[in-house]
Amino acid sequence: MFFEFQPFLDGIKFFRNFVRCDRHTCVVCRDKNKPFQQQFAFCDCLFYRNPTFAPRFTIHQFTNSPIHQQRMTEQELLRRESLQKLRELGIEPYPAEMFEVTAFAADIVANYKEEVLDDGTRNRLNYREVALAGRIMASREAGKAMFMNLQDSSGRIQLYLRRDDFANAETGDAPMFDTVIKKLLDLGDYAGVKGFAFKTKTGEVSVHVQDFKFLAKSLRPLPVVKKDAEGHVYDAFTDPEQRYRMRYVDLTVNQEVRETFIKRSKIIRTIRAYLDELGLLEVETPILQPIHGGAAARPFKTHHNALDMPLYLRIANELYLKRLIVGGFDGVYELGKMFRNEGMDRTHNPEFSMLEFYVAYKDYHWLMDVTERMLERVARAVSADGGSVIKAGEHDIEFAGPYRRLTMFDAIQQYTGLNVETAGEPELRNYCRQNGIEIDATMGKAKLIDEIFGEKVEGHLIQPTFLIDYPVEMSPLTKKHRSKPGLVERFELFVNGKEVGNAYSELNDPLDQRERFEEQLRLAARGDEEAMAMDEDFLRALEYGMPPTAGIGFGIDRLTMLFTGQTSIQEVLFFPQMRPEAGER
RNA sequence: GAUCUCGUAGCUCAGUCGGUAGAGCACUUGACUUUUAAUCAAGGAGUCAUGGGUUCGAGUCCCAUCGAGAUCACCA
Repeated sequence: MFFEFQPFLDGIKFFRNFVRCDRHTCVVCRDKNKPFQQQFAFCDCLFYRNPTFAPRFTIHQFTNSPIHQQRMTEQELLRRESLQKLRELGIEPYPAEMFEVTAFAADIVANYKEEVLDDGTRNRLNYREVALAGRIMASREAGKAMFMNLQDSSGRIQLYLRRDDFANAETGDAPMFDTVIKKLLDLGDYAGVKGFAFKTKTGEVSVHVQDFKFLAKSLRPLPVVKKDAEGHVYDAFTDPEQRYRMRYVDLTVNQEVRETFIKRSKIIRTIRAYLDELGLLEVETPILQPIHGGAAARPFKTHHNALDMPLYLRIANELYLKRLIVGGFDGVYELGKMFRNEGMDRTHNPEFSMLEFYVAYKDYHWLMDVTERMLERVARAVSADGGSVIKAGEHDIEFAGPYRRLTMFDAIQQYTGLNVETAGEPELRNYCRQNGIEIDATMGKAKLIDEIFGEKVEGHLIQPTFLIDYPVEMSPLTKKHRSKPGLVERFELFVNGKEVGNAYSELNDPLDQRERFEEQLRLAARGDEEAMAMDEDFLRALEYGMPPTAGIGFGIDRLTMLFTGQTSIQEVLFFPQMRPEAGER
């Protein structure tokens, strides 16, 4: 016999392994000598503790289905119990009707006013009738009174409840207070409360609750993060894996995480407003593309069944936006997701957000001016004081223009003393070898320059810096420099040692563009998986004629990291890509 | 992809030389009608990531796997 009935009837405590079957809460007594499938569960739903509810046993044979193997903790079981008990008492834990909210926690805390009258009583001047809704995040019982913290989207406010307010005038019974609120309410439950604002003896603005309503029961315990008077945080929910996998918990419990994402939204809104003011048209272009172009990266590949053809998730939208310029729009922009099938790390997520905009009859100098104005505006929108300075680690970064403009060759000269313009390839190779920069035989002069730059210069560019005039080999879509042979009219913007934007005067010479594509094809033939594919339709568009155009792309996620002081891209994406959890595969 | 570090209660973490699994908060029961990291008393809660191995005995040592983080590589 591997289980006995009597201890089960006496109480749950004899059993340690709880599982959930598809319909009920179960208790299973496991016999480790038998295979899992042969172990049995008792299933009587939620009232095994209450003697008035005769256990309704069903004995289930286990299957291996994952749902059978989901074990519940004691606290989860108790919450299911209180859910069931609420229903028994005629209280719906998940009501359907609206709860009309008339006030927010932060507003009451900030704006509540009262006056002290001559006789010492207090006269409440506002918030005399409020209804607010949110999660109950803390609760402190003090005899026949109770304090809670309610958290809504604006912040937290203390609630004060008195047994007297819920007592029956004749009988003195207060089941709503004694049983429902005191026993069946759990931390994390959503509640709607009605009452009035007041100040407690200790001066905290609170809501005296006269009416309490369950809006949604929470069946899992939230991490309880506490803060003391000095601001020390206890038991913070910090494990990055859990925070990213369960962002809803992270957002509930960690207020500063919410702030980061509110800032992200503000950054995007500010950019959009600025570009709209410039008169650009916001557009949407295909995410599913038959030819992935516009950048050097490996794509995600998928398949369209009806057309029976491969499609790629876009790695860039550049070629489509230029087609729109060909079509006669003076300026277009798109804010959207790009997808690159590459490694993941602190600054790379497989899907990420880009802003690209293209404006006809402009060049890259104009783009630099626009960039300065746009970023200054974003900085002022997100900084605490409305100023243009943003703190990034130990650096104060000034976003008000003009930014330093430095040619790539000058930058390298300045930080290494190397004159790459006059230096030959062997000299550059020597330099790399002496400075521990990894190179291989296939690298041409342009690639070597890029390596030296990345290794020796990039990290020094803390204040916003436009790095201009790149070698032509690295930029297959960029117009040749108006006066410097071998270079293109391109800049990248570096801030805090990282690239945040990439821009150029667009190549609009269709014959030159065809040659550049052909060069890319040669790279692809040599095994370069990131080389661009020939896009005949794009060339056809250019042949119809594209006006001189300036175009720029910004990594919105990295921009957000910069403006929110985050060092990991995962902190600025609600749901960063993760490997599947155990059991999800 | 490589290397290092980590995975113990719902959360944050201890766990000595290999010898019965620990704390605070959370939870349960009780007391308290202005508390606030509420307090006081008592109690319960664990597949020590997973699977193997060594051993009389493994949270601890070894191997593999899974997941996470950091560094590097890759990456316009």
